[in-house]
Amino acid sequence: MIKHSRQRDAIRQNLMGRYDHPTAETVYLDIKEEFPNISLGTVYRNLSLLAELGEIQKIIAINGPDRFDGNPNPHCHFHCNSCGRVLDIPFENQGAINDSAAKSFPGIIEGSNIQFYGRCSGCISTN
Amino acid sequence: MIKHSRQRDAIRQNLMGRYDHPTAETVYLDIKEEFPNISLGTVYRNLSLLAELGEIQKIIAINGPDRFDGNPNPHCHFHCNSCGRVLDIPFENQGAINDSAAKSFPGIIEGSNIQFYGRCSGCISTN
DNA sequence: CTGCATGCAAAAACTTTGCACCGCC
DNA sequence: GGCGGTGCAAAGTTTTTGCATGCAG
Repeated sequence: MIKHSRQRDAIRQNLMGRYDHPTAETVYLDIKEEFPNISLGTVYRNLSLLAELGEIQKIIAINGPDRFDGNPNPHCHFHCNSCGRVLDIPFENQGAINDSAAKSFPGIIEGSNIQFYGRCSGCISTN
Repeated sequence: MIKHSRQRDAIRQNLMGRYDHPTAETVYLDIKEEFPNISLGTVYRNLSLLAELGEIQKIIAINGPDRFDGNPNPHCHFHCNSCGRVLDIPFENQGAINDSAAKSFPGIIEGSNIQFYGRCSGCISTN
């Protein structure tokens, strides 16, 4: 049975209110202003729990620590090779892609993880 | 300048001859039969190098260590949530997906990483 | 009260790196 | 011979976990 906790609330709320896909460390430092005694372990525990519950998403990166997304709906991410930022990317047919892949695959496809990489607009203009 | 090395050859060859997407550790244990003195560090160094050179691919998993694929051509992978195996999955239109995503994205999309997850056929029949 | 959640710190899991020696070119 | 590669071990990075205490139900 899952009990309510202020720390988890704060973590959930922090993640819901931002769109920069922070790492556990970043969330930790942020929450620390409100809960100076919170520990990194608690942040990891709650991020894992919330991801399991489907309230948030865990984003895996090619390099560096995992990131988290307060938007639980399936969508894609773009990783900028230049600045390292992770951006949401509008992409409609994720379900269609799963179906398409399922046609020639002899197992059950439950979902997919689609990540794009390249250079974001900010890094292009800055050059 | 890159020099030839027997260890790198063995690593490349090991990876080319298998389709189970091993971890660095697995490759290490395998190569060890031929080169009892090879070190895990050397395996990591060469896997990274080969991936940079585009001769192999690094596959990142949601859980657990990275895996490597001797097939350098872009294709998708399926991660079985039950047995943990990583399988190749035939999927044609990866380029089309990149183009589709690029239409509404203000940056440069250089490539994509598409992973599916679910249960493989072996795990379905075993149940 | 009961037991899940927390804080703390230690440990685990995975990967990288410094250094002295080895072997390719 | 020069310099990149290796083996070894130590260290780095990220995440998990054991345990005593705290707090929600």
